Amino acid sequence: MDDREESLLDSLKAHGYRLTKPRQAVIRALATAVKPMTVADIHAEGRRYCAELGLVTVYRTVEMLLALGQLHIVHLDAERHGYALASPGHVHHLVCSRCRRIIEVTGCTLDGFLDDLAERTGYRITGHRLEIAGICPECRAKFES
Amino acid sequence: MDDREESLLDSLKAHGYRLTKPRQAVIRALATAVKPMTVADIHAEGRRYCAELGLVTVYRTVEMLLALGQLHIVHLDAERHGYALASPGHVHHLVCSRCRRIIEVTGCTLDGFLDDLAERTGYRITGHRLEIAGICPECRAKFES
DNA sequence: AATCTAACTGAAAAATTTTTTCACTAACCC
DNA sequence: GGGTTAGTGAAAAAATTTTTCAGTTAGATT
Ligand SMILES: [Zn+2]
Ligand SMILES: [Zn+2]
Ligand SMILES: [Zn+2]
Ligand SMILES: [Zn+2]
Repeated sequence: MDDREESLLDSLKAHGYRLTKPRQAVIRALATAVKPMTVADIHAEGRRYCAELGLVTVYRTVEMLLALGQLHIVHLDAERHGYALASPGHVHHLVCSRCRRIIEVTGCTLDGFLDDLAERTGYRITGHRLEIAGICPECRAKFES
Repeated sequence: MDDREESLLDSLKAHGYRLTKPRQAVIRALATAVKPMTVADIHAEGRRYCAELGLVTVYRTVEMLLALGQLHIVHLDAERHGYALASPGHVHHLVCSRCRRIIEVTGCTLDGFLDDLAERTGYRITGHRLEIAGICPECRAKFES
């Protein structure tokens, strides 16, 4: 079990949730993923750790982790989205358009821009979502010759 | 008919699409909207302009406008999304969390950050999605006393 | 203006995705 | 170990999206 997985389990406990086997399976599926996971992905992968894992529990656990801020939605193509674990605090994600390999991005530099924007528009800015698309080094090596 | 609506119709023609009444109804619904529109929103609003407008045509027209780059997906809360017309070129959207009033944002300043990111990660950066949430001036006046 | 024809349409059906319900199970506190 | 109650999976229901298809209409051609 890696650090992230362990800290997630701690976080559940701290919020009064029970550490059930199905939940642990969902968390392990997410913790070992290298790409954004759809609900179906999580279900399929999670069954490796808990054979009876139901789809409903995947939905419920995802919702719980989102509420705890531990999971981020990552938008894939036009309509589909997946989920990726995220470190606490302000992070974004960079996803390979070819293989979906995902990495977390810290050090967002949007503050100045958003301050300006607030002044120009009169909106009070309360948050933002940034997702970055690219081609990972492995895919560049394979496909950009 | 406003400029944006007219240029959209021109764009359709230029791409060899027919200017049918149902399509015009969808486009007008989008052109007059002040918030991101879901498929159901577009359908309901579009029927004001074409009473027989079918839901299927809304789906098809939305897909078409997305492919033409004239329409952007805007993610609302966790799972839902809507559509908003977007000017050609690189723009983002700022949405009021309370009333959903949406405005287009130009002058994205992410280039330097993304260049750095490319260098740090080895990814070739190919695009990004930025959505900004806030409270519009009207809602601030009403609810922030 | 009448005619032609393929692009386009809406309704219905089918497929897919998500939520609700409910009787049963197991995690955790004692 | 035993009790309690949050949590579970299966099934049903609801909601959303896609496919199919016979009929319609926009726009080109006379
Ligand atoms: Zn890749
Ligand atoms: Zn940021
Ligand atoms: Zn507002
Ligand atoms: Zn940008």
